[in-house]
Amino acid sequence: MRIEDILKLSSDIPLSKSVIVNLLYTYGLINGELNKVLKPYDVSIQQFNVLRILRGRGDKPASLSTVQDRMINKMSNTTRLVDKLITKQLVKKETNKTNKRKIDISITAGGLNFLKEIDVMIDSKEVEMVNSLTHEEATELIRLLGKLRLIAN
Amino acid sequence: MRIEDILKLSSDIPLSKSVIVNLLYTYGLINGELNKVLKPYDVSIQQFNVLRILRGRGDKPASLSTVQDRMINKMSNTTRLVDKLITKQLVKKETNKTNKRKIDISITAGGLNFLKEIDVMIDSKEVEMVNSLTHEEATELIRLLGKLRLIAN
DNA sequence: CTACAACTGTTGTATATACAAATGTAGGTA
DNA sequence: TACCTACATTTGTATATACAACAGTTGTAG
Repeated sequence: MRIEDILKLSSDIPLSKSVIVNLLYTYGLINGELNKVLKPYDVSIQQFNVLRILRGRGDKPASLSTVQDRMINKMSNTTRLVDKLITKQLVKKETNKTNKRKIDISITAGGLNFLKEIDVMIDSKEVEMVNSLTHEEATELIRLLGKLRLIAN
Repeated sequence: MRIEDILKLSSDIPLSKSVIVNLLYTYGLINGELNKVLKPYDVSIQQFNVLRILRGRGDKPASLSTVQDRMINKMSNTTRLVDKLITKQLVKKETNKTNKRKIDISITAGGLNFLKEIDVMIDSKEVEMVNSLTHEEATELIRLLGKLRLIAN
């Protein structure tokens, strides 16, 4: 269904606005679906994202700024986000030995187990959501989003 | 640049995950750009969106649920959002004459002037952001996002 | 070796998002 | 009429986002 009809916009909005509105609206739906998957586990998408980043580092701990760099949505408060994960004992932190400004953040064994469980759910939800696209369409969508990012920076 | 490189993900993530991550990340950039445009005017994207919806109704006031239906990002707190706009005197509300459960929300003259000023800035930002795509690519992107929405519901 | 600027993270404040519970109103039915 | 259910909005609580101000640490230029 056209976004113009969903949101009851006038039918002759500029193409550029249509692209933007389509993107924002579709994001909302996808984000909502991912949230629904995570809800039962009591983690937000951002918390889940941080856990995956930390797992990806293996034994090497990450500083706060490293985590932030790799987050899908750059948020201004990785401090508080990490603190929530620490409360849940999924993550631990200590000040870096050689640079006291930095902190070493790493995932706990509990965090790894937790992730292993959720990962499957998220992966299958992602497959399900993208299923309406053919392989070629998915590849093309990725290309077009990449092109769109060129000027958005 | 590939999202896998930007976020330093492993290079062999499933296509479905790549689509989702591309979408989420690109959203973040676009959203950030729009925010930057609105910042000097001290309105959020959501507040701006509500103003546009109300203007689109002409003289016909909208109920809270009508506004919510037409918002790009369905948020759970249109009440508080509208209240902020009322504080700024850009919007006014009164209880509906024939159904006391409903409220009639409408944009003020001040709100209209305010919108007129900002609209130009947003429109040109949108054009600028989509400029990296050809007309055909933009159209295709819209089509693909529409297809993606099919299962996301 | 001191002073300063840059770096890294924390804290504060305001708004937005998500969801559930509460409040008040309307309309239908026994 | 009394009651019940659905409806429309409000309120409460927790988390996320955005951004600015603050604080401690480090490296380096003079």
